[in-house]
Amino acid sequence: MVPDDRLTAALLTQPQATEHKTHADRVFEEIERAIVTGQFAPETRLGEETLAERFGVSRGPLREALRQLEGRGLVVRLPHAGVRVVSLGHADLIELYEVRANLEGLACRLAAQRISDSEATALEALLRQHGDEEGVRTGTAYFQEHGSFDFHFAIARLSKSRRLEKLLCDDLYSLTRLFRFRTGHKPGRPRQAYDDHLRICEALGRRDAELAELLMRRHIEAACKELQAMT
Amino acid sequence: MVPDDRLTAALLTQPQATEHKTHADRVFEEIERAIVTGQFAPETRLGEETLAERFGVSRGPLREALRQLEGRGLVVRLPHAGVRVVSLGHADLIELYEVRANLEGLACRLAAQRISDSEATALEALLRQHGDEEGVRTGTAYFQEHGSFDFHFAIARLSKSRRLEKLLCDDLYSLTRLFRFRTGHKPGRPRQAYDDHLRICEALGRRDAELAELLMRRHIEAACKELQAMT
DNA sequence: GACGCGCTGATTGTTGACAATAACCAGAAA
DNA sequence: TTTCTGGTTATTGTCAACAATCAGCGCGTC
Repeated sequence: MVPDDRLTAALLTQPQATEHKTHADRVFEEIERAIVTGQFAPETRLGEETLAERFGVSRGPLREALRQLEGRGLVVRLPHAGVRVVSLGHADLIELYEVRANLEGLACRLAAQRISDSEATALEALLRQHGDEEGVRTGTAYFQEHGSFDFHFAIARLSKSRRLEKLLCDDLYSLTRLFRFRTGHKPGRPRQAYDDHLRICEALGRRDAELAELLMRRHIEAACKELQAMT
Repeated sequence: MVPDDRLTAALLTQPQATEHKTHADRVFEEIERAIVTGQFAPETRLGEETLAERFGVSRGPLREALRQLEGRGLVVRLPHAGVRVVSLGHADLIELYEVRANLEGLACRLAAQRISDSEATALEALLRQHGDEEGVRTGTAYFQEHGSFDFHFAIARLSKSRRLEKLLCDDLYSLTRLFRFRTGHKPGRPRQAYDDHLRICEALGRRDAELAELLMRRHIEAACKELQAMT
């Protein structure tokens, strides 16, 4: 387990640019976390005065943070009426998954072309580790989801395309996490998803770009179809 | 020509949400335009005081606009050192085109599934109109480029996926336009690109989603390969 | 009773002044 | 000459007060 941790760490640690300094940046990250973790539920109105007091800053930097959050699609701002945490409808979620399916397919293709041996074994280790945890607590979807996100994050990074990684991690994954409870979990789904991950990892190990892309696309399209079935 | 204009107008007009009111929004749009049109060249430093005076606002709304521009990738901001117009390296451009190739492929597939008869004829008209202009001024790449962007915008809209359209138009096309001069234009390229567009339009008319996706992806990958050839 | 009107309260948008940080430059020491 | 150091200055980051806008509500009229 320990060597696994050492291996997988490199796949997940993010650069964390230049020790964020300004208040606006810090507040941005705090609100982002609060939204993604569900502390600020969708539709919640975010009053400036309240938030400013809560985070101990003035309204100036706070407004900058809100503008940045709007750019990431986590809040919607209607002029002179304040900002609210975004609320995605059914159609929006499907659109999100369609884009993800394509983009993560691309990430897989690129990753297959560029992955190193050590990275491949690290990814394998990540999956095994994740499988152990899942095995212990079958049923509790939390770790499954958590581990699943780790895997997708790793793929995004392994694509070694900064733009693609940024797009996936910053713009798409936050929203996916926010509305993960809306994607219905049929009984056998976690097991199936884990198997998908295993086969994607195998394809990457064999540097089969075309197969890896196809598997990833289908993996996400499956979740999308499940979504559509819920009407 | 006139009926063509009437037809094509619907493909290109954008909603233009709620008569932008706040100063920050207006300044955002103005700076965006200035950057995309090349008035503010890449690497140019954008001092807050100067810009504020130029656009007749205070530094407050201006900073909000800059944060928004950063979110769209048009400027880079390094804390305590100001913002500069983004400058994409060769590798960055290739990454951009890789993402575009996949995403516009998706847009084409969706468009083929959802396009109406009248929309199909309108797209055809747009291409014909564009072909006429190009025919008149063979060689001047400006109109070619301009028309080309119109076409890609239209496809993005015809995908009828709001998220995809937003992603393409807001985040990707601006950067593509900004660095269009960097993509070398081999002698026969404009003609080839126009033919590509024609064939994509045909595929859409036949509702051949798979073909339309493939053609669009190759169309953009061709530009990407040309880029890679320039080392 | 329903509709329109103006008032009031709260919230957002904006401003100019203040504090803090980092780049710049001059000068001295090695 | 090079390099380190210190102050200087321009620029960014932050704040609190002011102006503008919108939502809700009571009143009067039809």
